[in-house]
Amino acid sequence: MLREGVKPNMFTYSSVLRACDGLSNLRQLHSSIMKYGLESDTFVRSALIDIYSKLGELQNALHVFHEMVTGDSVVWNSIIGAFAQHSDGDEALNIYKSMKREGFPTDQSTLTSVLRACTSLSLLELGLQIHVHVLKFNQDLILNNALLDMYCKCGSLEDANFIFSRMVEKDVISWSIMIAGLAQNGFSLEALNLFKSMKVFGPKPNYITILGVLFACSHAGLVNEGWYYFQSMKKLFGIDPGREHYGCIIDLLGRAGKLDDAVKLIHEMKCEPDAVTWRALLGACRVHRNLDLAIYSAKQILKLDPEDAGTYVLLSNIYANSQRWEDVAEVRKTMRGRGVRKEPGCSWIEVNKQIHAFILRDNSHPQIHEINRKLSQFIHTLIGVGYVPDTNFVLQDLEGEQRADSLQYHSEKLAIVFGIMSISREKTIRIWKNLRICGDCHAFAKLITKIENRHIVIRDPVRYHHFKDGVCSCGDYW
DNA sequence: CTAGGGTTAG
Repeated sequence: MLREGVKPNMFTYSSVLRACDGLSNLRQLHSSIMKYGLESDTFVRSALIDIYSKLGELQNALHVFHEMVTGDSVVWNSIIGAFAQHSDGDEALNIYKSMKREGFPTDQSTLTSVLRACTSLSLLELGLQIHVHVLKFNQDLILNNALLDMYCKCGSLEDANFIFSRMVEKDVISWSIMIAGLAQNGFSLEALNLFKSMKVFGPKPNYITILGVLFACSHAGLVNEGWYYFQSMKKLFGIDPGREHYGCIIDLLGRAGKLDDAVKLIHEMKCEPDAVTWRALLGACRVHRNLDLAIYSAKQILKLDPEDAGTYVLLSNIYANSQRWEDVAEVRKTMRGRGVRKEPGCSWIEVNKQIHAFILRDNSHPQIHEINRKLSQFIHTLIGVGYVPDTNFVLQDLEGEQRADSLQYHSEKLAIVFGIMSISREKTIRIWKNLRICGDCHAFAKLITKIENRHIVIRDPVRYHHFKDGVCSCGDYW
């Protein structure tokens, strides 16, 4: 077209941009758009933002956005969607606020991205407010899916079940969200029952649906059922097991103590095992105290992911527990040499629309003294009813948090105590954290729900724990 | 009578 001297217009570019497959490609297109003076067209602009975002170039996307003189809702939606999809919920919400301030109307697409931002930040309160706006629109499948996912990820299964039952149209994504959501929140049997009704009433399951099903089996310890689905997924649903399915099954076998079978399966995998695969095995080694295999798995992880701080810490603790001090020193040296630092444990809780963060060894919270005093009282009371601070794990300090001297100050304990102090009794205390919960905090949370008669939900990077009446929805299996 | 934005796992 250019060779023949035909001048491209905005229609041309908004179509061609969608076919763009790389950054150098895109830069060329962008500069010729500027040359023809077409960058002010809203269609071209939203396409540019979209493509920069798909290539992970968020700063460039933002740059295009900020040069906007005349815009429309779609351009705003593009930039909000870009940040929401790249897990920068904060920025997505900030831009959403500006959009409203400047008087642009909100539509289904805007709300979908805003809900996704709420999901990644675990902002249930804001999500509930957005839900009110959702009701102004006719039922919209994608928007409902985002709402459903928000409730699942924020640990509010009552709301999720309600939305799911009321959706007039459900696709494979709706079913997959609900199945995985139930499984992650500890309702494995409900997840499997839902999958059974999906087979009768719903669409054909896909790759991700099966992952949710295997996840449910693994977290409920249903070895036979999980193994059956894994073995027959190709025949029943026409889906070849991928790396993630193997990961779930290795987790399933490993948790059940079948470490040899798990190792055997890793060697039989059709795709190359990755760090996630080995981490599943390592988790099982930790639970079942298999030191040699733990060391082996940790080394495999570090080959594939040399920056994984948690694995270094774990490996060095494994050596320490076997009095292999030279190996301990070696691991610490490698870690320092590669500039890897362990992430401190951090927990967040939303109180009166304010996020409060508790970071290990950080005392900047204004009420930290009161919280610590209260925490000591609780620990004292709990010891009276049989709580034993668990400072004696064989493989301690999994993520840099589980040290005996700091056990009391684990961020989730502080967040729980703060929640009890500041959230009214009938409301659920909801906490989310960056690392997995440790055995001691888990025991602490269970007992405190009993003596205080509270409901606590803790979301960690992998799953959710619903504590009530002294028990946890995970059945102490995580 | 040719263009644009939104949802699931890891």
